[in-house]
Amino acid sequence: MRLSQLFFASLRDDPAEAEMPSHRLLLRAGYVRQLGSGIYSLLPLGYRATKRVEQVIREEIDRIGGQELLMPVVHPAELWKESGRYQKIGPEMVRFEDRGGRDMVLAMTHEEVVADLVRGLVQSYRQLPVIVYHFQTKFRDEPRSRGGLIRVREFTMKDSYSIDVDEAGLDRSYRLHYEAYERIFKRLGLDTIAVGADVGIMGGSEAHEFMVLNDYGEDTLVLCPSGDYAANQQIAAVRKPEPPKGAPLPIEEVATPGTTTIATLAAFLGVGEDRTAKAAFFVTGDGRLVTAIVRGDFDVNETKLSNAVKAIGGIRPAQVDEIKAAGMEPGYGSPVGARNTAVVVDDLAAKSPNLVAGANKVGFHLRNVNVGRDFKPDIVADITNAREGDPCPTCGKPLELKKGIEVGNIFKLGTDFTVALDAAFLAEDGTRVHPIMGSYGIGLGRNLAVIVEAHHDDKGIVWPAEVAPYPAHLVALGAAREPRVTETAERLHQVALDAGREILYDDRDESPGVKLTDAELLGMPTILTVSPRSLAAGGVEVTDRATGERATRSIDEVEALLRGAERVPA
RNA sequence: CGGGGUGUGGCGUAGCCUGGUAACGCACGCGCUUUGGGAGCGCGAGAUCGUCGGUUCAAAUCCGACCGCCCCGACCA
Repeated sequence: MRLSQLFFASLRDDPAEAEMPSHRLLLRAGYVRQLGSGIYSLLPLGYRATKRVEQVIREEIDRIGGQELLMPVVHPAELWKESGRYQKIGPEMVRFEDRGGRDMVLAMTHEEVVADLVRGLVQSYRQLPVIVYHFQTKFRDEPRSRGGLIRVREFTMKDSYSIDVDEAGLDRSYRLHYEAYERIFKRLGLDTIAVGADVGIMGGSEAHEFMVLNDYGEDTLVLCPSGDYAANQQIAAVRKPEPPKGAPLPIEEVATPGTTTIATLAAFLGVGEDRTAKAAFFVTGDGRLVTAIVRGDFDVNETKLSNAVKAIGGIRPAQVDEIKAAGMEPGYGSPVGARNTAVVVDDLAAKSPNLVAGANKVGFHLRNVNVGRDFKPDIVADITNAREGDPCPTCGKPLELKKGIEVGNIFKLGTDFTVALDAAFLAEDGTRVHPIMGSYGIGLGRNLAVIVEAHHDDKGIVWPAEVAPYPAHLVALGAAREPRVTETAERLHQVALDAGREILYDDRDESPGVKLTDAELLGMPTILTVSPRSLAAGGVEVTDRATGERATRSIDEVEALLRGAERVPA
């Protein structure tokens, strides 16, 4: 590909809106352009790189028996009403009517369509198991996109789906995907950590997320340094400290002016934060007020809390008037004397005697509050966040918290979708059985960005050979002084074309500085420089983009490499 | 949705406070020179100053509303 003809432009200055290195570099090097918030065009270079990512995924999913197909982006809303998600999912799903007034949606994912296909196609256990997958556009109207391609609203995802006759089959499909993902991310040059994860709106019984550590990450990972525990903080369980012993003492009210936070309260009373009870208030999607009680030295984990109360449509922080309506006082709140609220108490707080809790009166707290005696919890469950340094649930070593970006996930879905759509087959014994599904996603654009996050330097992108849009970047310098430069460069370009290994050829009439800087910015694994100097030295200068190592090779050698090797070694 | 910021040629910005009809660098076109690290000189094209409304003799500049984009939070498969 001649750079003079390529539909792209490199930018000398960093675009003002880009903060993450991947965002900055992909814009500057002309791989992507933004169309709107969370909506991007892939330019030819970006599209080529994306297709290479896609091909790696395709090969590995094919290898575990996946069959590629293509499902639509526009779905009849009926299907989503059948599964119940039409009601369950909020405004992140785009809904509209077609000209006939029929409700339609834009696909956020494709479980419904797969279940519908199974309903029509699978009649017998003999047809299973099956793994199908596709690369297709998803639209999720995120409340806030960010970080360039990291979190967008429209994106292409590889999503595969397993359909099995029983749990053992699902376990096998799940493991196959787990292993395929490990191979995929390794080939993409990504160091991933598989962490246990929340199942979210997908339902189901088990899920893992493949995470790449990154300071811009949106997820917090709870990791044991010895490697025997890794979980998303949303679900991470830790060994909690032993509650102090002590017989319940009589409850008493104390004046605690101006102590609306645990820190100020503990300081005012001269007690540890672990002797206090923290109340946090939430409202479920179906309108229930939930009062969460944790010990003052812990924070509420909203995912765990939402799961504990089986909230429909998740939970959100409650408004002040909603809290007051239940007879509680924000800043001085506790369930003592409260009404019309579900009370969820963390298991540790439930076992800790004589806590300081709010008196539901501005400026007052209660000493010696005891869960069970002074108020009745509706639910006792683990609803706290793992903290840095908490003991590993497996080995007891101090846990670390790190930020990560999710590059892929795998879910055991179970039979929720096949039951909801009544997709069933006849088993060997003649009974009608609903198959068990799994769902497995990888976002292409996000992976592209994360690869750049992991593979760049101060000069630009450094593509791993497996995903580089072109294997080499040919630069012709000083052509005006030496006609053999152009002749040689043209011939090398043609040799590569003829071999079906097209390279990027900078045939522009630009200064050496511009060409060399662009070559480094664009990030092809190998830079081939042809110039009067290189010809005098015996041929072509071959530079390894990653290491910076240079060597002069004869023209014949370089031609041979272009014909054969995917990557021309320095 | 809450908080903060921002919007001036393709990109990065100045000008706004103190109103007088748009500037600089890069990029772009043409010519000459130059050619191993973002070249030089000359000529040139390119902007409804986010939108609408208001104040004023006069608005990029002051006021209001709205919109877009970015960051933090909420949210998130």
